[in-house]
Amino acid sequence: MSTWSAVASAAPRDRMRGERAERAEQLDASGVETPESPFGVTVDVAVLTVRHGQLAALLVERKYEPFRFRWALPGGFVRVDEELEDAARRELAEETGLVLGPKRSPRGVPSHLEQLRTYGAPDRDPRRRVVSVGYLAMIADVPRPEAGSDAATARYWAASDLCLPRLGQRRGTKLAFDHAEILADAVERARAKLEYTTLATAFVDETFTLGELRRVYEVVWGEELHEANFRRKLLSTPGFVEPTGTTAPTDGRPAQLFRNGGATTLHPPILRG
Amino acid sequence: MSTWSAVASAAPRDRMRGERAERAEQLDASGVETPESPFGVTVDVAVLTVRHGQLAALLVERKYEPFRFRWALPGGFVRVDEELEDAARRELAEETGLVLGPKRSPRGVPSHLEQLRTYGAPDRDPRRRVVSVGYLAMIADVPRPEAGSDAATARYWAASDLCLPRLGQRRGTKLAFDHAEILADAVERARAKLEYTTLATAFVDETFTLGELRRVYEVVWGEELHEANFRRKLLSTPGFVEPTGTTAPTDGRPAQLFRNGGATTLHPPILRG
DNA sequence: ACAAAAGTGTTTTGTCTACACCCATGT
DNA sequence: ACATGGGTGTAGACAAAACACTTTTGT
Repeated sequence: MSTWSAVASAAPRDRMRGERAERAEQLDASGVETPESPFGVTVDVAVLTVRHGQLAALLVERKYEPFRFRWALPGGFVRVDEELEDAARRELAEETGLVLGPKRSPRGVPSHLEQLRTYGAPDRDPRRRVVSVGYLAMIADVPRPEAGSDAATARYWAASDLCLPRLGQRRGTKLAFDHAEILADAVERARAKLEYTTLATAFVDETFTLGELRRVYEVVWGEELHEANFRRKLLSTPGFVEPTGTTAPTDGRPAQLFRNGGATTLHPPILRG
Repeated sequence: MSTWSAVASAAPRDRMRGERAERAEQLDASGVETPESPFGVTVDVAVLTVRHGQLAALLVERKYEPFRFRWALPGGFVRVDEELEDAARRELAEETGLVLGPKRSPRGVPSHLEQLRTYGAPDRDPRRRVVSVGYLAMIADVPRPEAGSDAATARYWAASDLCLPRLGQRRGTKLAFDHAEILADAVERARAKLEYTTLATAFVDETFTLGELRRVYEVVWGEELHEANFRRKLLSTPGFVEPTGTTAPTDGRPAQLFRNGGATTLHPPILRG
């Protein structure tokens, strides 16, 4: 088949690669001294939340070149003995003061962190080769810490104000590096995950009304949902939500409060238009 | 809220980090001389195909320590000026002779390559810190090149013979490094993607019968599908498959041949049990 | 009384499932 | 003739969408 077509010509060429390639192969898949070494490895965290009826992302203003004064995702270098996810949590805390809950608490704290994908275009940093592991965090809209924080330059931006590029495109905006692309991927991932997981609950408080949860879906997806059917769908999905027995006041009739049930994935998913 | 709880104590501590941290911050998100530099960056490719009625993965036998004589995913170091995906294609071609088709041909060659996720546990390589970007390739079951290839040690393994770990687990098998974990993630991703994309066509030839496509689903998911309903579902999904007008002989009545339509994602998805 | 949002009932509409059956070929 | 897989028809189960309506609060 065509997939194998280049084999005949590739094999002889490979054999002529010479000694340098031979030596690199001995060290393959993690050699000690290779010419391919001078990589920087960073993490960048796209923190999404729902604020004031809009999907929003947490950004920090850069203090130094390149992209000085431009807005960027919180992130930075991974330490040599550090797990990637730990690096993401640490950088997020250092640059924004935001400390995410533990990895997996029994009932699920209203915060979620997952790996998005890795961005490694050779020219994504103007100075040297840096490969960045992108992370997506979804958190409830909790008030920012007022004072005493070292994260004075961190703030939320409405996703719609950032002119994010379409999927797969590189062309940026006001954001530093390729962070607009990362953020666009994060938004797309979040949209998709609401369909087949219970992660919408990461965007609300530990207890919440079904109205609040529905508004999360509406804001993230940008479309209205039928209230009555949404309610039925959620209540009929085992483990999605669990009543607390308490109620919360609203502009109308008080609403029952729920918390996250044990479920994480949805079979079948909730479908959007 | 609790998510912000550690802020009050974290802020003063951060201020006491001293000059070293300050300097690292100046170089943040891609500094030139940091102590965090000595990372290796590799790619590892999990090539999946359907052979002899089984889901199979393409592995290579390691020639050198560590994990000498153990089976591993094809992969290796990313070059300094190389795109990650290009590195994946190059290493795959070098180590197995398999040359994947172009990124996006109009009708879609029967091969698919996508980033899986990045594996960066500090101890995943016994020698030094190596971060590996995992890739998933899905290809049709084309015959291996016979001779003249430098990939004498490459062969397919049935996924069921590899004792892959459950999702999220680290514990390995006969495979080198954490490659069993990567492969398990690859299989899980492939299973999921058959539900909401047209990627099943990546596992078959450029033209195929609906029976062949159905057997792909059955093998990957490990469950039987109702033939008649499968047919209706596919034909009613616009752009999934497109008749070629030709037929292929079978053990019974000859079957119509189809090719991939333009569609890539499925709304609504095909659901498995 | 009215607005506003929560919550329930019911009808309609479509889609998934299962079973029955016909079609076209090789032996 | 019959085995084998391709392909079509159709009735029932089930879930989603749409509409109407009741409930409980604040003003």
